[in-house]
Amino acid sequence: MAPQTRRTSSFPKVVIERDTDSEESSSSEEIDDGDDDAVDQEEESDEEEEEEEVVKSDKSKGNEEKAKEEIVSKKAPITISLKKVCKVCKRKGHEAGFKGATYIDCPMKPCFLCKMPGHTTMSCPHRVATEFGVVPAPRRNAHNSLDFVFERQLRPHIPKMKPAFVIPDEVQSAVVRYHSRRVTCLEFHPTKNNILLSGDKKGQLGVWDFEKVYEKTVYGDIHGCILNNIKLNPRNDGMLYTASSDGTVSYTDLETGISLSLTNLNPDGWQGPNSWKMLYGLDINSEKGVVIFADNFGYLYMVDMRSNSVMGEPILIHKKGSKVVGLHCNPIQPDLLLSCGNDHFARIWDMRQLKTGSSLYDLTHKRVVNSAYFSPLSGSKILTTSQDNRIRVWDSIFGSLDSPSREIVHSHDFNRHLTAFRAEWDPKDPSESLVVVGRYISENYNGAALHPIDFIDISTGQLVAEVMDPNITTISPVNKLHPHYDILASGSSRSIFIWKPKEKTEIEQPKDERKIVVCGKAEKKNGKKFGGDSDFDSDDDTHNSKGKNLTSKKPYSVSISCSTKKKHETYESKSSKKR
DNA sequence: AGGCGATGTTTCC
DNA sequence: TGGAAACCCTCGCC
Repeated sequence: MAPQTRRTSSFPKVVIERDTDSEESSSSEEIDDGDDDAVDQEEESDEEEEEEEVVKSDKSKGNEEKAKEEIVSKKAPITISLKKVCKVCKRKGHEAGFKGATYIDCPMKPCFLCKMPGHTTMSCPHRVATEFGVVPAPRRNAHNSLDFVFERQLRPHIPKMKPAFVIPDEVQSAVVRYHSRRVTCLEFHPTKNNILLSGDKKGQLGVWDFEKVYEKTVYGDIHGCILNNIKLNPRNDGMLYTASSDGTVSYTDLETGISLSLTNLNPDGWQGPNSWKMLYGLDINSEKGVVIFADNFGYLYMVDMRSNSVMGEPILIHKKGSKVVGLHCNPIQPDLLLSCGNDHFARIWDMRQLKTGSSLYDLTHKRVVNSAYFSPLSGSKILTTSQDNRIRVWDSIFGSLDSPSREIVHSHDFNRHLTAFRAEWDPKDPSESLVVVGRYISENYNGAALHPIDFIDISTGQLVAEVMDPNITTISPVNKLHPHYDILASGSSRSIFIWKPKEKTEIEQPKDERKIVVCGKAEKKNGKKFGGDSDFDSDDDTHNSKGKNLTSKKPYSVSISCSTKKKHETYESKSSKKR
């Protein structure tokens, strides 16, 4: 399906549309009408209490939206049913939850998207336009030594032109239920362009050739629990490093799956949660020949790539006892390291003088920072994803690192059942402005609640595209763009998808059916979804039993994989046993 | 097929 | 500081 851009109405229109918002929800209800008699809208009027409270909570809100929110607050909260009790706030008179494929927020809660009180997601201006509230960056005015480094060494790498974005918007191939637990990380092989590596919550490592769709392996004996990060060895791309919540870093041969444990931070086994170390961030500094990784107590470790031995003492780089979530080495300046953590900071370090408290910059966030990445080409910008539902861009050259140059509200809440969302750069975009990130909240797409993957232009805050597939009903928190081709890999629940740009011309291209492999309990016959237990070779859409056709595409070709790898028990071998 | 519950999480008190 | 609550647009399993 083509990338869908959201309604492009500008903000003032939103105020007016507040009325239409309720129309919107009721219109989606119209669709549902057939089966949802219970809810036949008695528009309730006995909601004075709630209404008052909405007005109260209104007082605490911020700034520019006042006018708008006043309008909003005069209206009654969205009211669904009289008898029902809201599962969120336990009050009567309204009910939060899905109404058909549209989710109705509890009006007593702050907006689920921007976290401001006084309105719900439905009427949030950020929902209508991602660029809402994105203001021009403050110009830099401070100059210190780091600024000088950036100016001298990074600025020449900044490209001038901004090309048209190419969006991979159609599922080209997939392995459905590839992993036995949800996917936690993805990494394209840097030189073997068809190889995608994936990690899951169980610690398994997937190696998949997505062009020869059936060539896939899962190594299950490398880690004991969550595989948090994969990095290929730039000096030997047949070998990869992985960091896991089991407290080990492994060095694994891609072909054989034979791995060497470089370090085990829990040599005495499980002694309780206060001592169990987990490794999240991992990166390789090729110039310095070190693998760096960090644990959930705030410490950074280094391993010498030649001797595979730990170097020196661990260094406290984030608040003691707090998790270091991510690490990234600057692609241009090998001395610069970026870290982010649960202490709400992303920090820039000089590798030459790495010691506690010596960070060059501390980038403050309101909540936990899920990820922080230098821009891939110039290394001069920083992209962070924070649990306050905001993507931030920090520009070391055109802005100041004292405050973000962009703050884009985007739905990527923390949820214990989901891998943390991470906004990722497009490594091919010479303008370093295209970013991909999965979306938490769903959109009612022809009667189905889908969670798109968003492409955002961080130079404007605009949503360039939102891609989705009617068969993918699960959230896709893990996304990676290919380093050389217009390919997106997304991880959603246990499945992995490869997206490519849709053919522009409808000319006779032999309608190459998309290649989908189904693993796991594919023998079930009752579902139609990619993410759930199903095979989906029939096309008639029973997605939400509303009789609406979600897609006019031809049936997918589905094949059940029975391939097994002898040496290592793979997931599909397990499932084929069951068969 | 509906409901239960897992969850090495984060926040708040 | 440690323990409990979180109310959430999950997902897989019984």
